[in-house]
Amino acid sequence: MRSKSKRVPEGVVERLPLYLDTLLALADTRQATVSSARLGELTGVNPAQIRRDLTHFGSFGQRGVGYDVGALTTHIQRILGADHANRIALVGAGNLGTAIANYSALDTHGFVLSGVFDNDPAKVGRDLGRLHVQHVDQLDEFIRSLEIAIGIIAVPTVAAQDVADRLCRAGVRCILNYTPVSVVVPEGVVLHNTDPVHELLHTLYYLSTRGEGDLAEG
Amino acid sequence: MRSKSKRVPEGVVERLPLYLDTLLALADTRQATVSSARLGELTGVNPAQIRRDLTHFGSFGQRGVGYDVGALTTHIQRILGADHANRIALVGAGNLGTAIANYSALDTHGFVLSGVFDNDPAKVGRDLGRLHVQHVDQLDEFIRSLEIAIGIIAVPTVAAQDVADRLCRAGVRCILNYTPVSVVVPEGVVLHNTDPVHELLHTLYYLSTRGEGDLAEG
DNA sequence: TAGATTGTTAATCGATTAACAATC
DNA sequence: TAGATTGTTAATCGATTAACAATC
Repeated sequence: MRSKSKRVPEGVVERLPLYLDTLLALADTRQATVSSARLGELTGVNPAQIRRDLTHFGSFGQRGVGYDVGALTTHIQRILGADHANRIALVGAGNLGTAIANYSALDTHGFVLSGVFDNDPAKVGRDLGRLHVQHVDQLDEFIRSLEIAIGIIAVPTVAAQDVADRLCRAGVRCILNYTPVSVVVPEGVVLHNTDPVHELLHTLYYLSTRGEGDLAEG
Repeated sequence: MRSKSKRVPEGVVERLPLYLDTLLALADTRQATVSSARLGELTGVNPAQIRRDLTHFGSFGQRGVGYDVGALTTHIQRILGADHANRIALVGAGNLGTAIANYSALDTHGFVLSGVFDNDPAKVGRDLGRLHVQHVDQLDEFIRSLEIAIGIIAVPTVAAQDVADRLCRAGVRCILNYTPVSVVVPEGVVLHNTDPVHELLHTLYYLSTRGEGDLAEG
């Protein structure tokens, strides 16, 4: 997937989804090509950095012309692994889980919510979008049989580590954790924690010290 | 608030909430002091970096002893602006809004959810925790009269920019945006976007390329 | 005093940006 | 050909880490 194998900096990988969304928006407006300068305007990223970032994976542009919007879109999707369906198992069918299940932006990037699980008998069997909520005891078999690689944790804090363990044991390789506790996962499993409170505390700092205005983040 | 005014790097500010949570956990276990080495173990941050980070704001430790857990906790809370109540207005009383409203971790850091708003007549007037859902037309007056500085956007994507405009007009200085569109805010308003899809795409990369295992994030 | 650990300086490392030759 | 814009090298900038003198 990577033409030049070097180990790509974290920052580069964080910017790729931003480029991707911008390219998709450009395609909507029927732009055939885009320069790094224009892409820089739209994303707020320095044009030189955009070109440098892409260099990590190959050369996708044409000197004097720019980048083909469609082609670059495809390339970035391939780099990220978003060029094919990625099935997701969601654990937790409460308010947060329901919000995630109804999140239409998932589809546009090839993510397919394939199963929703809960341990609450009152929730098991209920409909959530086009899915039925299954009991969490069926999680292991479900993940194995469908070879699901991505799990999302949207359960109460106390259950987070148990769910993480189950997901990892079943063979999931990537976990998004929406509880405020940082769960422990075995080596090789990619973990991403999202904690609203950390985000609030972080922005709070800039509020009190009048740091230089905007900080826009993904 | 800052002893040495230099302009504190983004990374430092991002780590402060991590230190804070770790210190609070240490206080629970009745640890009176902690060394940068121990704090490094617990947070996964290099001890030298922890000491360097704190230097930006003053010197809080004692050579040969370490840091007083309680005192350092207070200092970091003061630095972040979490040493006093911070009132929040939440817009959107759907599943996501309800999940946020029920999020107990908010309280432990001094955040006070003061108002919940929606434009759906079916939701207005209903109870959400200890609050009543108010109509979004009352948002402006509410924010002004209570001098609320923080707004959270948890509405459908199409309404995001409108809500952001209302919040900014009413005088909010910090916005957490949970929709996948990046809203535009005037200079001086701190904006933080949280998009599950970007986070998924980002982690997806490490999944397909077998980047070196864990990446643990706040 | 001896041991521990900070605060800080200096060294290293990496990431961002500027500049420009290659080339469409 | 002239103008534009890439890919890439070199320069700058900033952040991380190591080392150590200060000092509890």
